[in-house]
Amino acid sequence: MSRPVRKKAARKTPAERSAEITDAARDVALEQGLYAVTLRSVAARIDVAPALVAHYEPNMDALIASTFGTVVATELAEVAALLAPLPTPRERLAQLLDTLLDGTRADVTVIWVEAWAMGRRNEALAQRVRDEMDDWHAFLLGIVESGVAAGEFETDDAASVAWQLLGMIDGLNAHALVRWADSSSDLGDRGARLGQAVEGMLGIARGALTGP
Amino acid sequence: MSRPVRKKAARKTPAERSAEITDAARDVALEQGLYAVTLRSVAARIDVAPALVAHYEPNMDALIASTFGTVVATELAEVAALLAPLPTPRERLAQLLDTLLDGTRADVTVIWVEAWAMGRRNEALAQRVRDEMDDWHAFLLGIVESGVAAGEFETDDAASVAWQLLGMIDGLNAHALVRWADSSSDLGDRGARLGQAVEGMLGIARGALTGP
DNA sequence: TCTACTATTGATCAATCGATCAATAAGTTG
DNA sequence: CAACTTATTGATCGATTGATCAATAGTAGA
Repeated sequence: MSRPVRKKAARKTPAERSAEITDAARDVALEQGLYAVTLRSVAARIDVAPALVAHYEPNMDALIASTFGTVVATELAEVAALLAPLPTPRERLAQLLDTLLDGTRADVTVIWVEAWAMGRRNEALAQRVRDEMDDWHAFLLGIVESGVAAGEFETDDAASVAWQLLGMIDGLNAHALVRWADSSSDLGDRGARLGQAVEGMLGIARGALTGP
Repeated sequence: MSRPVRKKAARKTPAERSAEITDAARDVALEQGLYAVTLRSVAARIDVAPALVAHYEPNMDALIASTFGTVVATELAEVAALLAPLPTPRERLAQLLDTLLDGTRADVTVIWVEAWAMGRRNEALAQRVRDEMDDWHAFLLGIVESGVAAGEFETDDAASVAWQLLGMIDGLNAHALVRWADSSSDLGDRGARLGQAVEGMLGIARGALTGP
């Protein structure tokens, strides 16, 4: 005979409560994926009535879209911060591949994959996905172009190369999502192997990226 | 006042009806994705009561898993048949990249992406996904190894290269899913650009794959 | 202290989903 | 033609989902 333990949620500032809901949605997404971000799951996580979440958000499609956006934007900011101190484009690129393919961010990968699927039925989300992809592309493009300018890389179409890089990274991560426990896919070696492909794309000598 | 037009479905052989259901599920998946494969959508497509579909399938998770399997296995068979007549591994690889990246199979790409996401909540599907990935990997591995044997390719880890190839293809296709109307991603050029990366991975001279 | 505002809730709806089961009717067999 | 098998159905259940709305109860300002 256990009744719901919640009596009544403490009254908070709209700004506070809104942030709380946003954070809860992000946590649910990171832990269980975008499909688990529901009116009730978000409400339960902050011990509040489902109607309150609905009160603060225009609709669930919007909350899911914004949740995707903040998670992915945060990821990009983290990676950018990680690469910033590195002196050369070559080192930044090597570090980028390393950190994105080490399996540490599987929770974010799930969100990407789910977003590609969900985007077909959630236009707000689809738009956010395109926006975040553009941001990531711009980031990669910056690295590639600075490398070309420094004479480290060689390509006649940096923008296209940047898209290819992004596609490779996402594809390999999506695969790892399903086969993470598989030794034959050689998780530890993914970065190095992709490095060889990238060396090919950028006209770098073999090992220049994966080596020291 | 339009009542349902269906009076009573013609009685059919279990084998016939079962095949009909299987086909309907496949069609729904190709047209609207795996998430649209529901008891009712499949039943409606062949003008039959939802309970009949439930009668023929153990449960929807199983039907979705087997639907994924047949769609993807068919795709592999088609591609294999397309490459079979080509004389050299280099030509087969070039053709493979070409046909898989020309945007013709977006419907199958949707199914792949949805399967990666759904697999986390549908163990039967997850197993099928791994199986089909293994089949694709084996297929690519065959091409790579024959190329190495013929002296056209050069690598010390063909299995790993095959996984990388698969990951790249899937990632680029997933991206195209969201940005199909985008000219900046240069759909037509995807194959050629990936070709350069692959040339790098396999130690082929630039242009040997993308050229004539 | 009293009043106005509004954050919060419970109740409730309509959709959609997978699943079960007794009843019906179409064939098949003897 | 009668008896039997079984393909097919309608009805229905329980879960989930997003969403709405009148009622309630903190809180700030007059």
